Amino acid sequence: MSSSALPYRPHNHQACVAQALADARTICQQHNARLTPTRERVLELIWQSHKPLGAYDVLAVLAEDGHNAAPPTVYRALDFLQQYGLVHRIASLNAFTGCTHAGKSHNGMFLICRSCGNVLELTAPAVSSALHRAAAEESFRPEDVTIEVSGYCPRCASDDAHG
Amino acid sequence: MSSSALPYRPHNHQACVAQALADARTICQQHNARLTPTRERVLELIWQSHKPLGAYDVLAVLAEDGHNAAPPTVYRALDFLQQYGLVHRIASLNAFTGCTHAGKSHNGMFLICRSCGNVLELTAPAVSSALHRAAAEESFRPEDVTIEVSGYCPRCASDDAHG
DNA sequence: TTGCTAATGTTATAATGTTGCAAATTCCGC
DNA sequence: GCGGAATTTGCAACATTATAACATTAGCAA
Ligand SMILES: [Zn+2]
Ligand SMILES: [Zn+2]
Ligand SMILES: [Zn+2]
Ligand SMILES: [Zn+2]
Repeated sequence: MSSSALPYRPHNHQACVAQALADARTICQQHNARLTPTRERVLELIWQSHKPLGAYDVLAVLAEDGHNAAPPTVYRALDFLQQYGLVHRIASLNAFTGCTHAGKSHNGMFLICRSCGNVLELTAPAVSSALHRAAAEESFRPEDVTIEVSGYCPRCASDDAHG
Repeated sequence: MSSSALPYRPHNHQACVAQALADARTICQQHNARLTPTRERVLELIWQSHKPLGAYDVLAVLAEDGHNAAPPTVYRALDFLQQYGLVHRIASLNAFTGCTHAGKSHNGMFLICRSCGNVLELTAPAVSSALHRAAAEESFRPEDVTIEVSGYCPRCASDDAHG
């Protein structure tokens, strides 16, 4: 599975993307879902960017492709990809990022660097379980959990004095 | 301090609102910040609603007030109120809710009912500390944490079969 | 008063996301 | 292959959320 869990370090990102697409094809097959060309292209674009892409960013690249797409095309593709856990929407950014744990069930949490914009998705079982306990104490039944942490990544924090 | 921590039960909400406004005045005085009529009115409106209000919802009520306001007026007031911790923005809803722990430093987390729309803000130290540990393991320095849990509140979960 | 700063008004526009329906494509049983 | 159902896409218009830019006013102090 594609686990470029460290976007901080340079690496052969084309390989990440290729792996993510391969994974996506497998996952869609398993669910009898159709990873159509548009959907695959959108997933590819999102993966190619290390930073979350807005829907209209995707739209712009599709336009460069020569694909005369309108917003619904992109949003529909994104809905599909989210549905199968291939991308996540970052609510605090109105943007989308490729899931680095696609296929595995996971409780994602996002570390978003204010300086460089990179996003790291991690699975934090301790956070997740503490959160579910807290919800249970209120007799609340969670269906969907959003955890987004804005701050400074190691590289940017050391670069200079942000605080 | 205004702690209508249980929006589930009926109660004298006007008292909550009055208390929240009184607290806000105190907090602003302490910071030499001006809680102008517009800002105070926006805070009041947000508190009066048990459910998070969108900026344009606020705008609509201001219009009913006879206040001929434009979007920037509302967004500025909301920015101010956020700055002093009097309201929170719920990213997953694009809406604002009164802070039930204004003045105290707190790591909020929001339980959002999909059915009735009520929002409960809680302080969950266990979640917060687990989260900071997870971030620290990645050498990430958190500045702002968003935790929003969508699901079913006790009342709505028992009402009928959501699952 | 005068001058400075914070706050507000005003207009326009940007950015993000949705609805509704028609056309095309794909799937599937025949 | 063929025909009908279901899914997917194209397309136009629209709705919602948020900001930019600049003029004006209110608060405050020398
Ligand atoms: Zn994920
Ligand atoms: Zn960074
Ligand atoms: Zn709060
Ligand atoms: Zn409820």
